[in-house]
Amino acid sequence: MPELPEVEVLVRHLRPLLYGKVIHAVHVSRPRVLRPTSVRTFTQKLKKARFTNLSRRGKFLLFTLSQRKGVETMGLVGHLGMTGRMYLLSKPATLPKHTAVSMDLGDKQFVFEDTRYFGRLTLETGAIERLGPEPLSNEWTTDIFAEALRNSTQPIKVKLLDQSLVAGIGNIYASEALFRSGISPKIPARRLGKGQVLQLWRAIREVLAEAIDRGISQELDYPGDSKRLDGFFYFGRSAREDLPEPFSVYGRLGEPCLICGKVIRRLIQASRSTFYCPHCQTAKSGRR
DNA sequence: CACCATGTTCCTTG
DNA sequence: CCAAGGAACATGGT
Repeated sequence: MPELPEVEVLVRHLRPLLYGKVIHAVHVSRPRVLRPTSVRTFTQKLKKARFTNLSRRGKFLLFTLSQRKGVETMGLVGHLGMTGRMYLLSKPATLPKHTAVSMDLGDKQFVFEDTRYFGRLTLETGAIERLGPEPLSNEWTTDIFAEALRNSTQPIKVKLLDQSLVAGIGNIYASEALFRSGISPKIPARRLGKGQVLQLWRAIREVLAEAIDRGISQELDYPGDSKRLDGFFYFGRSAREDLPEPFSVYGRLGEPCLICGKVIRRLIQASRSTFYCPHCQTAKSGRR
């Protein structure tokens, strides 16, 4: 589920639901997701704490809680990894097989489910500090983007996945933004011309903003247990036949390019798939 | 059995 | 010190 848009939509969904709720009990069935926090510390700190806010930074969720007695504030950091979900269930609830952590909130049960357990829910907040700027904020300018690409010999696609460069782009939206800006994923980052940097900067913002809009305008199945919605959480092709295809190139290997009709290709970069149109996305560098 | 999967972190190499 | 590449983590779908 999780790149910046998916996390943003989830945060907007959960924030009002969690606001003011008190944690009565904590159950950790997979201590690995707390890393490096211990189960004992985690449980002891969260028990009787109250949710006061929820925000997003890159692909991370940032929960704010107030301690049981007093005004002290505590940060709890969440990450969905590749397969994580977070949602509330009405009690009494049957927890899914891959529940990593659950919390008793009185009338509701908070569930962090994660099939592959790559996700996290932790009191350790260090990861947040290593993140680059938010791509949808005014802090992230074309100049900052250009400067960050200037000295890198890595292919631009690989560079976009670097969370210290700009936070929140993942494998799907990296391919989508490069397609939209007509740039080959193989070009070394420092070879991008001024015009290409500007187009890519704009494409990243558009692609992310549009995905958020899609997410908030669709009915979603957060726990993935609704027959009617077919488990549809966010993207995932063919999950819903009634919805239009959300991606131009991602996952479209062998299908025709929506612009020129040539076949979409896949290439492996840094052990991950990149999808692109060989005709629309030129390998040529622009003017610098 | 093969290959694929929305991510991050750690280790090695240069 | 840094950049870059690869493995590890873990479970499932096709």
